[in-house]
Amino acid sequence: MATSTVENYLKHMLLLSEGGEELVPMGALAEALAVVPGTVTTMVKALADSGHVEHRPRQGVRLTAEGRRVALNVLRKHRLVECFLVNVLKMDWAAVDTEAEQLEHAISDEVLDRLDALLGHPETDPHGDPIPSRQGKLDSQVYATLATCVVEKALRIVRITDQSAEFLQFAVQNGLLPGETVRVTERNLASGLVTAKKNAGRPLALGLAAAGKILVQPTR
Amino acid sequence: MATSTVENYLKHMLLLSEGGEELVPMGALAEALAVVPGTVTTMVKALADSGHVEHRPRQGVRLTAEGRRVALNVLRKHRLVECFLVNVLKMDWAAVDTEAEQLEHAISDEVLDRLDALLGHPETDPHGDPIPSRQGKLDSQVYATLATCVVEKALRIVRITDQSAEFLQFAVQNGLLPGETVRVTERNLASGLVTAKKNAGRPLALGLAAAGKILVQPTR
DNA sequence: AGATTTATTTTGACTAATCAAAATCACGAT
DNA sequence: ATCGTGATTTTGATTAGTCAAAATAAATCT
Ligand SMILES: [Mn+2]
Ligand SMILES: [Mn+2]
Ligand SMILES: [Mn+2]
Ligand SMILES: [Mn+2]
Repeated sequence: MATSTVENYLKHMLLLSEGGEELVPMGALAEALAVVPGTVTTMVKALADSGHVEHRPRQGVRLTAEGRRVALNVLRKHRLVECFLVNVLKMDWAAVDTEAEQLEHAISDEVLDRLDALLGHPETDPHGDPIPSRQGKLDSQVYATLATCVVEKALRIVRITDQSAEFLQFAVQNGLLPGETVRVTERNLASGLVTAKKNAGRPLALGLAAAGKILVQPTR
Repeated sequence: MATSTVENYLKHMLLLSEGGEELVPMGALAEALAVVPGTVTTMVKALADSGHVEHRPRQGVRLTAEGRRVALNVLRKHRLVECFLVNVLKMDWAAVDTEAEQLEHAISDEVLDRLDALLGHPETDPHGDPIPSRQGKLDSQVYATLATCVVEKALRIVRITDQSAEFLQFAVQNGLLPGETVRVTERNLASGLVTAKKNAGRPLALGLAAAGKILVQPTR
């Protein structure tokens, strides 16, 4: 069995490669895992030996098919657990990521399957993040964001791509939840300012970086 | 935070001292944790330094108030998780101990509280084991067993004190579940044989050791 | 008491995961 | 072609947890 350290390394590689095949830079992995770069080098070499990754020295690292399989299973556990915590235990949207970070390593595949059934086989977690299927299929649809979408058009929020409690709290405070409808009324690239409006609400000002974390799609 | 290794050491000390104040022999702990005795000695010394236990060299080890507090919290998590797995996820009675062994270290106190509420504040787990209260109170009532109870009297099964899948499977196969009624029809100390009968069932033969794992109380 | 058995402790070694700091490499800019 | 910068790797050390096997202490048995 992979240790939870190994599971975290593989999961973060998957997230950092955006589901694709790109090489993940060692520094980015170190940042994501909150360890120093030298630690990542050591660990990645071990993971290469065990066949979970391919290491291109001085360039980066990429998951093998086997590494990807493990990573997808962990990610599936993480996101299904988040669903359970929010939908069944009614926990705070902004707090569940931290909880799931531990639980993803503690639940068996048997429990995973039963949780999935209990929840009615959801396709996304509470933040709109897609849940990998049991067979390891991960939706990789590309969405517009409040930083890139068309202006003055009603759009449906599909996903918030920042798991930090601070950002999620900000999002929920301003009703920026998956399923809600918003409209960007103004966007100034120079000043980096985006103004969004919910149907009947007052306008809300966002920075470009923050706006880029909110994924949207055409309504209906 | 205590590592899961530390949590396991403390939990098993609690279980081996039967809730009381007795010294737990190092060998018994080693056996329970499936490590060699030398490992226990080393670990117990560290736990003494951190104030979780009192170590009497060459005699054994005992929990301090703080160690007991931690142990009770872990035990509470273990048993509430078992309730969840059986009552909500409908998992196999005999399989949940293994699952809970991991989950007990991964769930936060917040999740614990919500699980407790979801389950309706149960007092025992699916095997009849008492669940420590949030305040750290653990029921220590002493029960008779099929090896010690009066003969020819209808008794209610309250608890099965063996978490192994093999024994639990045997128990469920023969309808020896908490809540069920049985009667010991015969007991021969010399041969070590106990014969029990469920209300309308055929007689069942048990060894004394096995009979001692089934706790009973007077009906109603 | 002296010898034997058994439990416990000690010692030395190993693995997994980590950090700090020095060394190395690759790349673009002079 | 050399330089400087930033990313990566290497080196040496640390911590938690473990085992094998030798040493020691306590209890038990002549
Ligand atoms: Mn994790
Ligand atoms: Mn999520
Ligand atoms: Mn455990
Ligand atoms: Mn139990």
